[in-house]
Amino acid sequence: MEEKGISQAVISRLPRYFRYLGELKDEGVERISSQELSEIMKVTASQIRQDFNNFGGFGQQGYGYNVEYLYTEIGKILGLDKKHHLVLIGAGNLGQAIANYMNFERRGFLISGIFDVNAALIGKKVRDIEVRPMEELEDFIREHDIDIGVLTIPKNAAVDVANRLVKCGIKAMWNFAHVDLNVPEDVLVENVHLSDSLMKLSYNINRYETSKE
Amino acid sequence: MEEKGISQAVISRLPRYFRYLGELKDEGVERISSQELSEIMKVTASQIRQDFNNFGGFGQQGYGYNVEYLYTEIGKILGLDKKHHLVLIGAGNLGQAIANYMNFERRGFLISGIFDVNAALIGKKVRDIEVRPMEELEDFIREHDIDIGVLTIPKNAAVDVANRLVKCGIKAMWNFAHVDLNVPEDVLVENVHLSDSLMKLSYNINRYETSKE
DNA sequence: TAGATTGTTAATCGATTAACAATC
DNA sequence: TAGATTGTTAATCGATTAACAATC
Repeated sequence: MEEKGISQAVISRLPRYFRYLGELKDEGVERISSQELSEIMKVTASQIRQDFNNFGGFGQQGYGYNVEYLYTEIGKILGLDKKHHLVLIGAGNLGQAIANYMNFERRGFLISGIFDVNAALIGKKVRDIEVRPMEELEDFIREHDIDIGVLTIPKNAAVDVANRLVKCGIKAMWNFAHVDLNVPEDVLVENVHLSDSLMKLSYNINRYETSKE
Repeated sequence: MEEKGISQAVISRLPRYFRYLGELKDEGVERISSQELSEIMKVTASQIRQDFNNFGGFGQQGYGYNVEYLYTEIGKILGLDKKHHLVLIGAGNLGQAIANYMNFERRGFLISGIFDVNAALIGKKVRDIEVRPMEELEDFIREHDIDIGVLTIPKNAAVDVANRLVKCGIKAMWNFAHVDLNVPEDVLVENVHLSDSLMKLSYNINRYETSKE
């Protein structure tokens, strides 16, 4: 599996391929051509072939792609064959929504610990995981071999917690706070800025309405 | 404000500009040059000027940009000067997280109604808004001039609800379900696929680790 | 073998960056 | 006016699409 310098544009499309291939697999589809897949997914067949070829040849001329094989390989590329251990920081609604979302677990994303500043929440259980006080964060991370810190807390808190996470050596964060976290370049941050998403929708609503006039 | 054929790449950057300009404004900064802003935001000054010029000239040669004015104008472009009325479908953790997130309200996104299939939730209040049964959805939307449907429900339900929303004339959806909704082309869908985001992070963790070896 | 479809190169398109003349 | 910085054109870079030879 030779991979280097794959653009983020390609990476962003992989989970969507993975999703569609999973569905096709469940429907019992054995093989698919880039042409057929392109019709289902509404992208060009050319793009599909280019994307897959970034990672080596998964198909066979004259046949197409084997759905199950392709599904598995894309899963591997995405690292879904490995387990990831997460800590969730912020046990509010959003944090609980994520903790309760079973499918992440199925993909190897296991929540090891949940933390919150709110004393009222400490000791409470979310999906069988006890909420811990923030003071225990560093020790817990070191002891449990944590990969990913999930930040479901307000932005000021997120900046502080991100610094703490960096100090105890965390290598990846999934950030739901509406700030850009300032971290060393070897620390990965994947942002989910919900308000940005909503604003984009708002822009497009406006655009559509004014263009009709 | 002459706008046409603005690429989604540009639109995607607007909320981030808006966020930074809001912070600068709060800090009392009056003017800023594309050069200064580029250093803070870690993008090129050239891109900033190009982006703003898609919407006409907001700056002044030799001076730069007036922070407050630019902030207001970008807000208008994003449609944040107008009110939007939303219905939330799915009163689970994720739905509640969104309902409780005050800042959306500040930006003109007002939740008018909350719906759920779960009989146990009906009548319960989330942020002073009563949860209603799904049967009332269509009437409610027609009576309350709803802009946006927010789907915080599992994927099978989302497909059905999206069809119902289309039928009663909704023009925009904010979709948190892990499906691509199939809607007429004049209906806007903004997707938040959390699992896609997490998979991207997973890919990059893997990449980083294997590249070290 | 003939037909189908990939893998891959080449052409096109769009987005980003650089450069600089216009102008405050 | 001189200096600064935009608005805008031109150059570069990267991503997408088209085309086709390789090959199953």
